[in-house]
Amino acid sequence: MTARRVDARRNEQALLDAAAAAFVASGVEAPVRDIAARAGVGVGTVYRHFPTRADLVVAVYRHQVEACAEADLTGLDAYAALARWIDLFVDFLVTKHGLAGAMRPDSADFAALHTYFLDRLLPVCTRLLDAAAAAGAIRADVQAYELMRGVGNLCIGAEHDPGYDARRLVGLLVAGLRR
Amino acid sequence: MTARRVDARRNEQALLDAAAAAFVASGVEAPVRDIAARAGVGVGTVYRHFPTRADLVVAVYRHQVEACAEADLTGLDAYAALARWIDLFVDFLVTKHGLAGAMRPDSADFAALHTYFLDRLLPVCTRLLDAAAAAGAIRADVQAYELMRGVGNLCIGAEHDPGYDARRLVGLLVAGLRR
DNA sequence: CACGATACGGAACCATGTTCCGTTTTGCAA
DNA sequence: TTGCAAAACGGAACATGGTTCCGTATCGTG
Repeated sequence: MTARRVDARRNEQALLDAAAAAFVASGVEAPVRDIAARAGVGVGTVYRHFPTRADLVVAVYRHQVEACAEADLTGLDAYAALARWIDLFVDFLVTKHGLAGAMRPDSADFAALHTYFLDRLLPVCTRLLDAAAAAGAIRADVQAYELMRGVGNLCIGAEHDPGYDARRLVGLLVAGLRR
Repeated sequence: MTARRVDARRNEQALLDAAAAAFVASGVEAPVRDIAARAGVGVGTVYRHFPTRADLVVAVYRHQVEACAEADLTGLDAYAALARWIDLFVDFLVTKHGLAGAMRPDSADFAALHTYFLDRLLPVCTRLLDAAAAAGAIRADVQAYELMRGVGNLCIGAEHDPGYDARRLVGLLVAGLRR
C-alpha cells in the first residue's frame, strides 16, 4: 500500500482541469480523446484514472453537487426552502452544457452519473419535500425521485435555445405542486 | 418521370414495417443494420429510401403524429381541450421507446425529427393554448413551443422506470398553468 | 430480347467509447 | 548512486453505430 506516484497525481489533476475546460467548450459529451489531448496524456491514462467517461464527469462536478447538497436554506419556510433548493439544482444543471441530458437514466453510458446524483441529492430533496408536505404547503403524493427526474428532464437542452426557459417551466411544475 | 420500380416500393414498405417492429423491440435507437436485416435488404437500401435514420423514424410515426394533430376535441371547453390534447401527445411519446429522448433538440442526429414534430404540432398547440388563455383559464405568458418542449422532456425515459410517471408530472405542469 | 435507367448489397469510412500490452517512469533499497 | 520491480503511461487496436460509395443485379420499356 505505497503512496501514489507523483506523475499519477499530476496527471489526474491535469485530466480534471482538461475535462472541465472541455466540458465548458464542447459540453459533457466532449470526446475522451479531446480531453486526453488537452491534458497532454494518452487515452489509456484517462481510463486508468476514471474507469468510464461518466466517472470523469462525476469527478469534475462532484464539488458542485456537494455544494448543492449542503446548500444553506436556513430562515426559509418549508415551501420556500424546497423552491430555493430546486432553483439551485436547476441553475447547476442549466449551466453545464448537456449535463441534464447525460443524466437521464435511459442512456446506458451515463448510468454512473445518474446513480451518483441520485445517491447524493435524493436524501436532501426527500427531506425538503416531506417537510413541505408536512407543513401542508404542497400535495403529499409526489415522491422526491419523481420530482428530481422531472426537474432534471425539464433542464435538458436548455442552453442554445432562446425560446426555452427551463427555469420558468420548473417554476410551473413546482407551482403545480402547491395545495 | 417514370413510375417507381416495384422492388423499390416493396422495399420501402418492408423497411417501414421492419423499422416499426425494431422500434417496438429495441426503441427508436435500433441500429440501422438491424432494421436492414429485419427487412432483408442492405443498409444502402435504407439510406436510398430514408436519407437519415431520423427520416425513417419520422416516416414510421408520421400517421400517429397526424392523428395527434387532428384529434377530435369537440365538446370540450378551452382548458379541457388543451389538457386532453396534451394527454394524447404524452401517450404517444410515452408508448414509443426513447422517442421523447430522440426528440430533444440538442442531439444533432435527430434534428429532422425535432423539426417535423414541431412543424406539425406546434400550430395545433398554439391554437389550443391561445384559446385557453383567451378564456382566462390559464396564464397568458407561456408559449406553445416552450410548453411542448417541456412536455416532451418530461416524457423522456418514462418507460422502464416504475418510479417515474410522466403523465403525472405533465399533469402537475399543466396544473401549474392554471390561473 | 436488348439495353439504359433504377435500385440493390455490403464493404469501407468516420467517429467514439473502451481495452490491451509493450514501453517508460518512479521510488525504494542495497 | 544505481538497480530493479511495481506503477503508470501511450496509443494502436477493437467494438459499435451512422453514413457513403460503387460495382452488380434487376426492372421495364422499346
